[in-house]
Amino acid sequence: MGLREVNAARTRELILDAALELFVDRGYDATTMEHVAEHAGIGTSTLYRYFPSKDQLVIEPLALQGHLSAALLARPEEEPLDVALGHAVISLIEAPRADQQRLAKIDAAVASSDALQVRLNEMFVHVRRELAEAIGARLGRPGTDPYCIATAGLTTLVLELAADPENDATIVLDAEAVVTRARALFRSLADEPPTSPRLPE
Amino acid sequence: MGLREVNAARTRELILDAALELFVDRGYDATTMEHVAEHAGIGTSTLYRYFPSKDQLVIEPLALQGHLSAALLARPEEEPLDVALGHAVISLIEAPRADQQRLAKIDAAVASSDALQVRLNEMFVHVRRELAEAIGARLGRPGTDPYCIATAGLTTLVLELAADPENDATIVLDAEAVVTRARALFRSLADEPPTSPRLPE
DNA sequence: TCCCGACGTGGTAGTCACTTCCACTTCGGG
DNA sequence: CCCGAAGTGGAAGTGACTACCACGTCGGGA
Repeated sequence: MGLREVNAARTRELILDAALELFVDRGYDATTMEHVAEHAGIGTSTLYRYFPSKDQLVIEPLALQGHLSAALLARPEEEPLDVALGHAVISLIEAPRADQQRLAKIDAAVASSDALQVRLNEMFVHVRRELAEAIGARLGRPGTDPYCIATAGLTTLVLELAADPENDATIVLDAEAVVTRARALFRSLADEPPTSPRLPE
Repeated sequence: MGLREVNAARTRELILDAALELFVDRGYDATTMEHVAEHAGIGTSTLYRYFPSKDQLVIEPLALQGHLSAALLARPEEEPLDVALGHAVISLIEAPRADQQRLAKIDAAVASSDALQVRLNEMFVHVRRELAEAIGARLGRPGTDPYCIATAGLTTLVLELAADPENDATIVLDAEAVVTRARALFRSLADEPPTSPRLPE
């Protein structure tokens, strides 16, 4: 690894530290990209070369994208899907993905901006799509298969419920209840008496 | 209703028609708010007074926000929750929410822009939150209750699966097809329940 | 009927995220 | 040590969105 790559990695960390410090200090929305660049001691165009958008300064160090699907694919083939998903979810939650201090700062940054919270939700949707793809790969089906999407949806739902400190995580531990509930719901929706949809023309 | 309100309503429709025409014609991203204002024959600041953001020009006429939760709340109290949810979903899918021509234009607009598709997902998350609140109200629990969130999540998941243009591009425009497809989907999911992660230990 | 206050309009100037372009510096292989 | 390649940062520009303000229009009361 040449000096260029080392410098790039150092600059990257430098930018992240500078950015998160400002975000915590004055809030995400009140911090401009010029502030970040100045505080990191670089030019704004260089900043944009490292992080193509402002929100990446928060999303990237979270290191969630791709990890759930990767964790699933890392499980042995012969493991039943639900068990493998369980391990994947747990490993993701337990993994000290980044040092705690940075995670705490990210938390504060997210709390300071509605736009960022929206951005986080968007990321969850992305993760769900990735996971659906991974499940599809495991089952030899397309990732757009409704079964794959539904399973991925349930799993990320569980993850969301577990990740939000606002909830008590009891429902997470009772995954069986979630499945039962889901099946009943789907069946009741399928059994609705046919009412005739009316379209003009 | 005074002349002012009549004019305001007319201007509103005028803007929407102008905007959607431009979006379909040259794409959402390539259309600036100035273009829209000029094409509607008004000033840009007036445009912003009617629609506080560009995406509202597409999101608002979709008229989805609030409708699912309203449909649930309209069901009789004594109906079991899952049955009530079934009715709510079906009624939402069946409702000819806006004239088909405008929906078709919206579809084309959304297809023309990644940013808009992201925005749509965001709206789905919003709908989910609203539904969780409505479920909570029905059960006498807070809307942040994990059970409410999980149920809302499952329901919007079903809605997304049925309506997602990725599954079948023509479905959005054809309510009858959506209902048929949704029923089949529900049935298959009930028969082959999605796997929820079974957590170790 | 006219008039005055309230409301709606649109223009100007500004902020900020983000892009493009270009001259300059630094790196590292030959 | 030198030259091409890669990285840097400044400048100028675009577009969404905001704040402000002078002007015109509406509609109730005199």
